[in-house]
Amino acid sequence: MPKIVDKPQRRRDIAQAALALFSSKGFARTSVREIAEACGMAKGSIYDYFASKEDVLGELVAMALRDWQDEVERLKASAQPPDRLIRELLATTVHRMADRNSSLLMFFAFLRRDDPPSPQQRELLASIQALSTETTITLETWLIDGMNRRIFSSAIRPAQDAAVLMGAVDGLFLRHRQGLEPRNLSQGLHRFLDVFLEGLAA
Amino acid sequence: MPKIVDKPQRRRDIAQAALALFSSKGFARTSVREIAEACGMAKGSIYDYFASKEDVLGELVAMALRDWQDEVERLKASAQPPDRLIRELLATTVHRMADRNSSLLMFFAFLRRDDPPSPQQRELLASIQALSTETTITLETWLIDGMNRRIFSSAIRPAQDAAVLMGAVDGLFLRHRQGLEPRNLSQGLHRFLDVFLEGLAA
Amino acid sequence: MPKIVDKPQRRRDIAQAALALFSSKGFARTSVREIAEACGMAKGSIYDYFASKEDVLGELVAMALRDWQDEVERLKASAQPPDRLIRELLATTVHRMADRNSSLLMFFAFLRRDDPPSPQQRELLASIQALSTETTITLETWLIDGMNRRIFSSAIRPAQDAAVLMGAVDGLFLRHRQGLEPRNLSQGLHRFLDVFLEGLAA
Amino acid sequence: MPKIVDKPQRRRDIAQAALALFSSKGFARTSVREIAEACGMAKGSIYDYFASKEDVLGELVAMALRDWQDEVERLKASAQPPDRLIRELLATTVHRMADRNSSLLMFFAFLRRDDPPSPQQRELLASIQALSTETTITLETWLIDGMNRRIFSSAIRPAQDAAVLMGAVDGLFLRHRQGLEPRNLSQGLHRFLDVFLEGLAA
DNA sequence: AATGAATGAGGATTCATTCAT
DNA sequence: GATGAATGAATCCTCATTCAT
Repeated sequence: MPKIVDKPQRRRDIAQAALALFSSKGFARTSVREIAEACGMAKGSIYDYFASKEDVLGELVAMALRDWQDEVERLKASAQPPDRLIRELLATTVHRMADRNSSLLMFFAFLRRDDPPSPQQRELLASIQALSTETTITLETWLIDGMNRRIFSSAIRPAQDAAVLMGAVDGLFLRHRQGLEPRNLSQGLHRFLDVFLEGLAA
Repeated sequence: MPKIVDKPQRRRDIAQAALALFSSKGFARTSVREIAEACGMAKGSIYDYFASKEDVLGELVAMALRDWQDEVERLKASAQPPDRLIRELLATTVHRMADRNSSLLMFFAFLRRDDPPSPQQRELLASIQALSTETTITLETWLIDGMNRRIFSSAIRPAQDAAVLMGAVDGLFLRHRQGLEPRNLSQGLHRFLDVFLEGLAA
Repeated sequence: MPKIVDKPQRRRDIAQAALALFSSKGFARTSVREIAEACGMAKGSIYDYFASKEDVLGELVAMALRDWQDEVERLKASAQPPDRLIRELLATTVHRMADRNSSLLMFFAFLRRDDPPSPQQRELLASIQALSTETTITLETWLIDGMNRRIFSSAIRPAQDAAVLMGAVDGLFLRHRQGLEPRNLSQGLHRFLDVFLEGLAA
Repeated sequence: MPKIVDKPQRRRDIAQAALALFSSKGFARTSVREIAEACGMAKGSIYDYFASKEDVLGELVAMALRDWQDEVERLKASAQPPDRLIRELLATTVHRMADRNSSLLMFFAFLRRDDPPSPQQRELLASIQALSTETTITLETWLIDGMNRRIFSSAIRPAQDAAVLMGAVDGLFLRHRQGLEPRNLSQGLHRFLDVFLEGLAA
């Protein structure tokens, strides 16, 4: 019998190593050879775990999706007031971004946009979009809930405000990782939330 | 009698065409041949105007810098209250992003990060960073001015808040261009400003 | 202005060189590098003339088609009795095969048979088949003409006999090029024609 | 107690499966993995039975050789007139080709022609050639016998005619398997034999 | 100035073969 | 005996850049 290998784990390890490279050099400029080297394996062996370099990206998106869904489940179960939920979700999101040095918007940028797109590409795009939409809707729900509970002003615009929240988080992270302000990402996020939620309360 | 060519103008034309391609397909996946075709010139002719593909990126950054500085000069000369200045600057920034379908953060992503980086790359990165820092400092000044004029609460944190403003603008734009919320970028931005500036006022 | 090159001629030269290699080592085992070397050019330059290795095969088929059609036109214009036409066509065909060390059947063998086939592959297959069918029909016409003129027995079966003629020519050539009998291809062919046409006359 | 395995039988099974693939996709484009899958075994296990992919080809040639020799023995023992023997041998040959969808000429095509060829390759080529020569000589003998018995004209040229017979059979089969005429291989062969043997009789 | 032919390094991917289990 | 994970050489192809015209 051959060496026993935990294939799914290996996939995750490779994807993890690839993420580090993708996020520092970009998808297109990361070669499969580099990914392999980062995993201590031979170039060709990557293809025992992934059908293509793009497929590695697919795994990363899938991982992000799973993580995020777990996190939301956890929060929903925690029975906190909506403003707390929002704060926690965004804080966790930003921490994870910082840990992994990646954000969903990066994945978008990594996708080649062929004309016409391959089914693979479509599916990937759809996954990312779905995840993003889900997030926004979750935030929207919490905003509405907060409005009903008089935490937020009745003048809020849940859909737009949810998008703004997401956008700001992405933007802050992306600026931070480029070495721009805010230098302290966590502080920057909390300051943003303080001001923005205050604005929503008024 | 040699053909008379307006070299600087030609550089701008080429850079302009390149920007459209870079921003839709990414820097790495845009070939010099495509740029040349988009300008109606031959591949080799690009090299009469630019030393390399990366040099085209340099021109784009330089153009953005010039544009932005002009804009700030204009605004400073307009003698408006600081909250108006902030609103106008961010609105203009977002409009230009939308027009060109590009943002500074995108340029960062386009830069290859060799190890060690070439002087060219360093210089480019430095330009972008400088531009971003300048913007932040300008916003900071206006925020402080607004605080002094009692437009904003004395509890604001000018440096952090400036960064948040910039980050949110970038984030909203990037989300928008990926087809996510906010669908209407301008509305999204104004909603963000309404809430955030309200928060700063409180 | 760049070096002036006769592109179509270059294509033919490359195709010619490729044919020699394909026919001695097989399509799959001939690398583009080898073709380039055989033409004294760099690997990448092949792609200035052909979209892909398979496209080179396409040119070869197209060349064969043109050659063959010219030949048939010439013969048709020569107003000879049908048995002479048949002899001449097959003799010419065999000579060309020997010159080029290739036959249509070889081209078939070279085509990868993907599932599903690409449009390219379909088109190539169709071209070869069309050429083969055309040849068979031309022979058939001549056989019928010969029957009407009492050169051939009224018992001949034009369609089948045409196919047999083609098959025998292919078979003799393929055996010859593998170093089997007939060692003298021309003699072998003429002997075959003598016997077979005699059989058709009886 | 080791598993008991009929190695020679296993070799034949693998070779049989490989033949189907080789003949439909070509030797070079058939991977060892595909052969293994077609046999329901693991890739690596092929190498317990064969030294290399090329070695599988060797077994196929050996099998063809054995088959063919058996067939000739059977026919020789059957004491039929030479024209019957020729007809039967060629009909059997063609049936076997159709069954297996392969011919000796295909095997030739499968052999890589390295420069210089490996001893393995030489040996394989030699085997195929020997088999072909043997066949031709057998036919020649029968032709001479037929001439002596006044079945065939005294003007026949046994060596050349034998080669033509072999070539025609190969050619008809190869055309048929490419989907060209003759659609009905058996009929095509018999028509050929009728005409050709008639020609030899005249 | 402009062109586009030529180059060759580099990338993704495939696959025969080996070998630890 | 059997397995399939691992390897790395080799393949097709792309593309930034150079340069003769």
